[in-house]
Amino acid sequence: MSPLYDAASVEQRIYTNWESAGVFRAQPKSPRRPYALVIPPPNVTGVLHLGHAWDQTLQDILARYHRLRGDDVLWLPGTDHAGIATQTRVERTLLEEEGLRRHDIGREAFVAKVWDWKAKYGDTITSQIRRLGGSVDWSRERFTMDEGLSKAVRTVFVRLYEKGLIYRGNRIINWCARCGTALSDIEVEHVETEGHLYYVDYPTVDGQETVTIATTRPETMFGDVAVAVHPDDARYAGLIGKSLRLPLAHREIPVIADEYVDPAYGTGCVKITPAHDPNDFEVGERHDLLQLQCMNADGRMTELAGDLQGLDAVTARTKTVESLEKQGFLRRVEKITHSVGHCSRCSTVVNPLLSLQWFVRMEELARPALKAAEDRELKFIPDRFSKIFSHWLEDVRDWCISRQLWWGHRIPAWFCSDCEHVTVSIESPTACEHCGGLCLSQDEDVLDTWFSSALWPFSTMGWPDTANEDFARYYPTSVMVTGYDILFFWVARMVFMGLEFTGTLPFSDVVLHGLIRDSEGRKMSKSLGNGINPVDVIEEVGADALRFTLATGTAPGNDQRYSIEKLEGSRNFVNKLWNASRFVLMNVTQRAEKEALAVDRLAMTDRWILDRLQETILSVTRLLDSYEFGEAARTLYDFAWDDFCDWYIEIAKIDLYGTNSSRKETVQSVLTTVLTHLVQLLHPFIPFVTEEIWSFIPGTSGWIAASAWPTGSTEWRDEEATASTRLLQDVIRAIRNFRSAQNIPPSKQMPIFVRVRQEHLLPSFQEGEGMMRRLCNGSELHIASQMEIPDGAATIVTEGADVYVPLQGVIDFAAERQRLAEEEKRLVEEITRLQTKLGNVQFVSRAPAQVVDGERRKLADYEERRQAVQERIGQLAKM
RNA sequence: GCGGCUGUAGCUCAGAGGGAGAGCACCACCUUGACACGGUGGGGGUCACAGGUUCGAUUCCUGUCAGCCGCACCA
Repeated sequence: MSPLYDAASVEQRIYTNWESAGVFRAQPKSPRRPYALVIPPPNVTGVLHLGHAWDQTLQDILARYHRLRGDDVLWLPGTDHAGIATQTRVERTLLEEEGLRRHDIGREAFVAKVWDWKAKYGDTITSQIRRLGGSVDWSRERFTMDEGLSKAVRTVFVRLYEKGLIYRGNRIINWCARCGTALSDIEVEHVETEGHLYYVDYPTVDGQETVTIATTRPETMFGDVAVAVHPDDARYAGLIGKSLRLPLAHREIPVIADEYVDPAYGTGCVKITPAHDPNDFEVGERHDLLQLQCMNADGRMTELAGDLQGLDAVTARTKTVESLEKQGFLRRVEKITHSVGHCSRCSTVVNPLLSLQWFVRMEELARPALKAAEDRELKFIPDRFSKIFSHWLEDVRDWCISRQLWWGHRIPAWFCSDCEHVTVSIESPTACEHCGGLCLSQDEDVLDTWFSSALWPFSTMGWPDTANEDFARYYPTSVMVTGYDILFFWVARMVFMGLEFTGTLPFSDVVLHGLIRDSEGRKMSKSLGNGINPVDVIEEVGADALRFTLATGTAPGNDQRYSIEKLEGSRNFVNKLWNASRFVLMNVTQRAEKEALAVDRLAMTDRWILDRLQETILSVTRLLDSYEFGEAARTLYDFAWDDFCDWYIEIAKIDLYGTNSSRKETVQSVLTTVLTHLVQLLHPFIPFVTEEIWSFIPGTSGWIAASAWPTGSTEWRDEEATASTRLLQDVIRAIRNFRSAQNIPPSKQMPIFVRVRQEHLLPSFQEGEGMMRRLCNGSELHIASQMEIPDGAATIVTEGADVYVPLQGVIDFAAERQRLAEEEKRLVEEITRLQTKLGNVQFVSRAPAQVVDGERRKLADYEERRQAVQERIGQLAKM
């Protein structure tokens, strides 16, 4: 074993071995309790970033923890076809490399190219998951466009259609001209943008009056079909029902009254363009207005725009404004900031567009999901996300699921050219179900990627075949771990789809974590160029260090910042553990003997470290059961570094290098026991180094990954040993502090006299003699409850004892008197505070007895100490 | 407009109804037979502000300020 742990030489070998040994394979036939989780599938042609690494780490902690707990764990991996993202990438490459657009080569050839692309880059993700140490069951890897999952998608589509929960309709959708497809509402990001409010005059037909409307998108006026005012707006009461002449377009449009209009905004007159605005669309429906489309799906003006036909929206706006101004219709222009929808994928401004699309009717599907959240059958960790979840579902609009793409699940609907009937079917129909006609053509569009992701927890397990072994055993899953940024996109949709199609929630617990930010707190993104590939980090410090950083940085639902410093801290911790293990293994050559751990053979400090271990086991177990990853990791860090390395190992050296072979054997056993349990407790967090250490520990066999989670022993609880050890630690720290303050070099030995103030503590202090001698570099140690204070000694008063360090010529008695006087002052302050508190009848009668007792003990201790200090001051005064 | 998060040491962040913690950074000392990716000791905080509840609030409640996020609307 090398003094520097070399992750690079260990990790890949271990992962390969785990995989070939089948350690991560689920065992559906096993009698053990199933524990299942499905991975949030990353984009198959993408690259994992640190956010994914965090997500994976948390899941792997749960998977490994439950495997150790004895559960039959299924952690199912896989990837998503990511419609728009993948198609866009392949399109870009096609253009760059061959100068072709997808329409040049046709649908079939293009889709074939995407599959090639997937084959080429699809294993980037899986190799990253391996490098991270993800204990997934590769034999069950899935892809959203696998045949089985595609069948699930078609089944769901057909059933929802038959139930009337999917419909095709002409509605306003969000159109991204760059992606060339419709988007759902949540794929639109609203960004505060500088813009203009144009005030335009619309004259009445009789030329008598003029109505001024305000608009931010003047180019849409070619699609105007009315101007609306509020029915109670006195200013315009006389206009309602009259006709206006639409400038530039030479059409007549009516003035109508509708409550939608806010009389206080703009002029109180709104142009109504049902084909290009969702609100106007609704007004149009209410008033039975035409839907005139002045802009096409390609983002260009239609023939309605006259001369402007064929122009894009931006140019059309400029020209429209110019014409209005030239012809005297433009009254004024006002600068405003307003929020404008942008495509969340490519940031292009999206246009509301009237379009024939497929929709999922949300109201009925949302209801049971809302109930599950309200009843807390669906639990969010942290809980505050329940409210956010419910709030969103409460007034969610119908979900536009059709996308004008080629890469994805093609919509299973066929149009008959004879009777125009739509046949919706799981299998491709050969004839129209209505008229039997043979001229069928399938809908060109594909489904929103999230439509298939929504089915992921059950489509991956064989559904709709509910008799499938995996589905029967592992569904519903146990927990979903993902980022809060896809709460609506994904979690909500899995919940309502799961409820609708399987009758149960797909998981009862949803653990939501935050986003990874860079060291300056900025979101990591491609455009900022601050994204990080976890594999690069792993090459540098190892997967364990990365995982431990991400785990300790986890606070429920909160974001975390990534920094090199944190990473180094984790690397150092891994190295510390490695070296502590080296130390133990260098000093223990044999398997730990059970007899050596018999309670009556244990010394105080042995009992102390076992008590601490037991407490750590219980805490970490409780914390992991409640998904408190960060606290669990920090608890282990503290135990390993402080208690085990800084104290126990140092104390153990006394007996390891000593002559008492029975003591030596016991200490070896304790060291081995603590180390063994420690690496098991740490294994979910840092699987590689713990597996490597495990292989060296005498008496272990098999994989640590397949071992049993420690439960410790109730016999290890020992409050007394712990209390005594703490007193000794206090004394040792006080002596070291004194040494340092007096500039006495650590190498200089010095005699130490310890007067134990309470008789009953004497045995503990006597037992701690060796420990004090070693850790304070004492030359000789005198421990008694009564003793003459040696000449020329400094006095250190600690909780259990007074310590005298006789150092003739070194101690400056004036300084010593002053130091003690300060100590007395501090003690008196404490005593006064506690006396006041304990003198308060309300406190004594109302505070819990335990608290009151604690304060009384503190007071007694301080008084004892003050007395000791005073005595010593008195003696020094006489000298 | 509605909802949420955050505000604690120089920095990054935990935490919890009973006189505040860690890591890093900083200062001093240490080649002690696991580790300098180490050890020992130290300095450093009105726990954003103001009220309230309580015997007791930094923790719970209300409000204010500051930073951030989500949702809705925006002619």
